[in-house]
Amino acid sequence: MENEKDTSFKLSGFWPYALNQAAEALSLGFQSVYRKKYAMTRTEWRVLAHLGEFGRLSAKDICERASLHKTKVSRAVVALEDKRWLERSTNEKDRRAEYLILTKAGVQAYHDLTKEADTLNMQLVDGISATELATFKKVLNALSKNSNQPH
Amino acid sequence: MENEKDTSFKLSGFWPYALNQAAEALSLGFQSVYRKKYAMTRTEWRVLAHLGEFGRLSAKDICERASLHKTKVSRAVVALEDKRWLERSTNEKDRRAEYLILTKAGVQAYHDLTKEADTLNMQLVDGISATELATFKKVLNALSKNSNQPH
DNA sequence: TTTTATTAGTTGCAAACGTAACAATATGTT
DNA sequence: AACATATTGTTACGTTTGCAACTAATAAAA
Repeated sequence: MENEKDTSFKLSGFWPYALNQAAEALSLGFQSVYRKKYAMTRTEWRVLAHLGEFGRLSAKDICERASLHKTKVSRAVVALEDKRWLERSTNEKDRRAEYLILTKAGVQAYHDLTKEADTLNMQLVDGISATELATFKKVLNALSKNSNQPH
Repeated sequence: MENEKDTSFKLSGFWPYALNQAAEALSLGFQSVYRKKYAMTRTEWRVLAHLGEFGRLSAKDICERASLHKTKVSRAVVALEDKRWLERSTNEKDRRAEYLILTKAGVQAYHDLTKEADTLNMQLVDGISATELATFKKVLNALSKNSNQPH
C-alpha cells in the first residue's frame, strides 16, 4: 500500500508515444544534416523531397501527399524560393494554383541530401532482417490505418 | 529521357519520414482527447503521464525519461501547476532541484486519460497478431538504437 | 576558505507553428 | 448574367518552441 501509483497503463506500451519517441530519435540524425549543411527546416526538407521525387506539384498536392498544413507549405515554398531552389509558374487551367518545380540548384541539393539519407537509412536497418523489416512495415501501415477510424 | 526526376531514393522508404508520418497519425486521435477535454498540450500530457506512472520525479528526471528539453518541461510544469494538478516541494538534499508530484485532481485526470489511452491502444492493434506486434516492437527498438550511433 | 566549474531550473528573444480571416479565382445555382 | 458557394494560397495574430543567457545552488580545485 502507501504507494498508490500502480495502474495498468504503461506509457512505453502506448503506441502513439512509443512511435513518437522512435520517430523523433530517428529524425534527429538527419535533421542535423539538412540543418547544418543547408540551414533548412524539417518542413522545407519535406517539400524539397516531394518535388524532387514527384516532379511538378502544386502546394495543395504537397499538403495532401505529406500531410502538411497549407500554411506550413506556403512558408516552406517561400523559403525554398528565396534560396533559389524552387520556381513557381502559373497554371493556366486554374489561376488560383501555382506549379512548383525545383531549379537546377534545388535538384542538386535534393540529390546531395538523398544520398545522405540513403546512407543513414542503411545504418538504421543494420542488423535487422528483411523479414523483420517487412513485418515492421506491414504493422506500421496497419497501425496507421487503424488510427483513421472515424469513431 | 526528358523527365529527369528518377533516382533511387524513395521518401516512403526513408524510415525517419515513414515513422514520423505514422507517429503523427497515431498521435492525432489521442491529442483530440486531452486537448478538448482538458486543454492540455502534448508536452503537458507527457509530463502528467510520467508523474502518474512513476510518482515523484524532478524536472530533470522527466527530461531524461521522456527525452524532453528542459524548457519544455519547465513550462509544462508551470501549466500543470496552474491547473492544480501538480505540486512542487523542495528537495532538502539539493535545493536547486524540486520534487514534482501530482495532486489528487492530477491523479484523477491521469486515470481518466489513461483509460482513454488504453481504449485507443486496443483499437490501434486491432487485427494485428501478437507475434507481429512483438516483431514490430523489437524492430522499433533496434531502429532507435541504430540512430544513436555517434558517427 | 576562496575560487572556479557544474548543475537544476527559469526567462528573453527570435523562429516556427496553428487558427482564423482574407483575396483571388473557380464552380454551381437561379 | 448575377449571386452564392467552394477552393487555392497568403497573411495577421497569438501560442509554442528552441537557443542562449541567466540565477541559484552544489561540487571541485586552488
